[in-house]
Parts: sequence; structure tokens; C-alpha cells
Amino acid sequence: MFTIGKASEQSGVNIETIRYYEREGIVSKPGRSAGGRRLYSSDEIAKLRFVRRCRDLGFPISIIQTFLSLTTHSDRSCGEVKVMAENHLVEINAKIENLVRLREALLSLSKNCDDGTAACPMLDALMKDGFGDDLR
Amino acid sequence: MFTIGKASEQSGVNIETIRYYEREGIVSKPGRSAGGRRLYSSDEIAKLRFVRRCRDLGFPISIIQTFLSLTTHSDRSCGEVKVMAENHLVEINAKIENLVRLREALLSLSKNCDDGTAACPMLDALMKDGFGDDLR
DNA sequence: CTAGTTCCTGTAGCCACTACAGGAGCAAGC
DNA sequence: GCTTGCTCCTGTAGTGGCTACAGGAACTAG
Repeated sequence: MFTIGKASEQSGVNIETIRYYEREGIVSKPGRSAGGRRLYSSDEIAKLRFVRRCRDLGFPISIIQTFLSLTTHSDRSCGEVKVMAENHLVEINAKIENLVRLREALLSLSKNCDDGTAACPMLDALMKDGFGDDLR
Repeated sequence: MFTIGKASEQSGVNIETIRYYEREGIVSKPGRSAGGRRLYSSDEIAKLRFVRRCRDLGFPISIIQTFLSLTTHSDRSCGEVKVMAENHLVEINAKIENLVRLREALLSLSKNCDDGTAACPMLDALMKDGFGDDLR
């Protein structure tokens, strides 16, 4: 059994975040020591690590909760997981595309920004009509 | 002069967001009609549109406030703007790279997810040691 | 026994909005 | 002039996913 500090180290989840996950019911409440300190088993730490990895993959907490419930009663879970992962991939691709377009826009804006004139062409273009309304 | 609804339409900024910007001092308080309604000039609407476009480009409000102050006393503004835009480009590139790595990880995880077995290989991999801790 | 570290609860803050509730103003049609 | 329905007003609270205290209790090493 491990205290919250060790659990944090081993799972990569911040101590405050672990307590937050507990408050929100994202992970179940651990046992306590005689003095009232949280005590985590290896399984509970694995679950925290799982949550952290899913978060690193960009999944929102709501999806992760579904994942966690699927791991407990795991019949037909794989198909559902695949669908959610693929939906998430679509979102990630959209984000990448957006960022790439945004990068292009910003590059073309700042390219004119060298000439040392008083009025900045970039801010100027953003103030005027007709720019960038296709960015969303 | 335009009411907040028209200002919202013309600038692309949500009505509630306009009021939020005013509360936070991001844009200055507009005049009011006899009945107490906000009245916006074309200039004020242009400023709102400017803020919206900068937000669409991913700039945080704090940077946009600097932009706005630079547009008023615009000496040497262009160099500063360029630096901020380039820093922002660096951030955007980092985000894109992250998302691409993340997409790879997710693809390789869900690839094994077809075989109809009870235990999902993807969730399995995320539970076990040794995966994905390089995703930060 | 003491000093330092870790842990506890509870609350507030972060960003940039968004969503009400409950009421007032206003424009058009009858 | 009156109703209907839209827009607007203020104020407050919620969103997601944490993060940062404050003020105190418990454990650990020397």
C-alpha cells in the first residue's frame, strides 16, 4: 500500500489531481490509514496511470469514465472503444488541420511585418475588412 | 450606432462574450441609449472583430490586449508584434507536433482493436506498464 | 524531542467563455 | 392604445480540468 505521494510518483498524476479525481468520482475512494491518510494498492495506481495516459492522448474525462466502466464488465467492449477512438481521431485531425491553416494565416500576416514602418501591416490587416473570416 | 445584437452579427462575437469583454476591460465601455442599451460605433465593432480574429488565430486575451494598446500608440509596434507572432508560431508548431505524435499513438493502439476478443487490446495496453509514458 | 516533510480538508482561482433567471425596453401589427 | 414577441439588461453560476493556497494534523529521521 502506498501513500498519495508515492501513488502520484508512480502514476504520473499530480497529488491535487488525484484528490480531484476522487472528489469527482472519476476514481473510487481508496482506503485510509489509522491516521486518516489515503492508501493506494498497485491496482488503484494502475488505474490512475490509465487515466493519465488517456488524458495524455487527449481523451476527455467523460470518455475515460466510459473506458473505465468497460474495463470492469468487458463484454463487447472492444467495438465501442474502437468507435470512440476513431471519433477522437477525427477530432484530432480536425484540430491539426485547423492549426495548420492558422499557421499559414499567421505566417502570411507576419511576413509583411519587417519593414519598420510605424503602422504594423499585420495589425492593420486584422483591423480591416476581408481578412480571416474563413478561419471559422 | 448599433445595438449589441447588430454588433455581435457584424463582429462575429457572441453577445454574452461582448459583455464579458466589457466587464473584463478588454474593450472599452460603449455609450448607452436613453433606455440604457449599449450602442456601438463602427470603430468599436471593428475592434471587436479584431479581437475575434486574433482569438481565431489562437492568441490569448493577454496578448490581444497588448496588440490593442500597440494600435493606439503605434511607434515601433511592428517589431514587438512580429516577436509575439513568432512566439505564437512556435507554440502552434509544438501543438501540431504533439497532436501528430498523439495521432500515431492512437492509431497504433486502435489498429489491434478489431479481433472481437472480450478484452480490448487498446485498454489493455493502456493499463499495463511500458506504454505511452513518452507522450509526456 | 524536535525539525522537517508529507498529508489532510476546504475553498478559491485559472481561462475564456456560456447559460441561465427574472425583469425591462422596444417595434410592429391590430 | 394594447398586445405579442423579440431584444436587451443585470447578476450569478456553471463549464473542464485542473492548480494553488491556508491552516492544521500526522508521520519520520536524527
